Amino acid sequence: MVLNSRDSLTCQVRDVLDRVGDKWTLSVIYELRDGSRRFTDLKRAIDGISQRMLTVTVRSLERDGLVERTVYATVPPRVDYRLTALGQTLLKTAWELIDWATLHAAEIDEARDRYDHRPPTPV
Amino acid sequence: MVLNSRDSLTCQVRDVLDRVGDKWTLSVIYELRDGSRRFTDLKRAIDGISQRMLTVTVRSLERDGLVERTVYATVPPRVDYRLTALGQTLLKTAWELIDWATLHAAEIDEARDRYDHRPPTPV
DNA sequence: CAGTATCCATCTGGATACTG
DNA sequence: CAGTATCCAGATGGATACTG
Repeated sequence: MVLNSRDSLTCQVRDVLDRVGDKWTLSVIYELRDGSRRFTDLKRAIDGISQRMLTVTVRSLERDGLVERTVYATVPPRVDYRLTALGQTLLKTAWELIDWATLHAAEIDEARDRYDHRPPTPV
Repeated sequence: MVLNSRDSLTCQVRDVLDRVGDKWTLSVIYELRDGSRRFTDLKRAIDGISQRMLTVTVRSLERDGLVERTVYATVPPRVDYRLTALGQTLLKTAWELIDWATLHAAEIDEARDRYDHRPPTPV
């Protein structure tokens, strides 16, 4: 999405939507819904995520103030992540969109089938 | 976002979020908020979009049943796009997220500034 | 355990030229 | 006017190896 003045939207909105739209952000936020979790715990919970991408994703979320990172000076090291109050409001809002997607997934699939089975050039 | 059984989400949700998260979809849907518009009209309204990406975006939206495309057999050709009922519900839902982004943009900016100006390794 | 560093394949999308 | 076709640069993210 691009945001110009005629859209009555700002560039910052583009930033936020890029974040929410990326491959792993919502999964991470979702997994933190009930409280804090450790790095490896998150990695196990999110199917298919690489160590690199989990690091990249939680760092971005931390930078944006959506997730708080707590390091314990133990051996072996322990790092906990949890949602900030702001992160919790994002989870709540994004969930509306996930609900929409879930509710209309079948309808969209049917539309795609119809589109893909249309005659090549009707007229 | 990746969606496995433990996430209680389906793969179809990933599809939908990929669509909403892409660069132009929400801009196009937003520009169709008040009714039908022509191809070139949309292109002018959406700052920075290329002809190719407008075509790609409206085709995908049409395929998903979110936008309806009407071709008039005139010379020069005229093609109108408008939101379907389904597309209108998506606009409404996505708008909540845009509201969130707008509301918290400043807060996120401040968090980023704090993060970027932290001492390198506090210990 | 919780990372970082590096390399690389794929995907996205921009620029440009052409057309019914 | 409303596309399509082609090419290509940059971003995204996966695999792997290494480390405090």
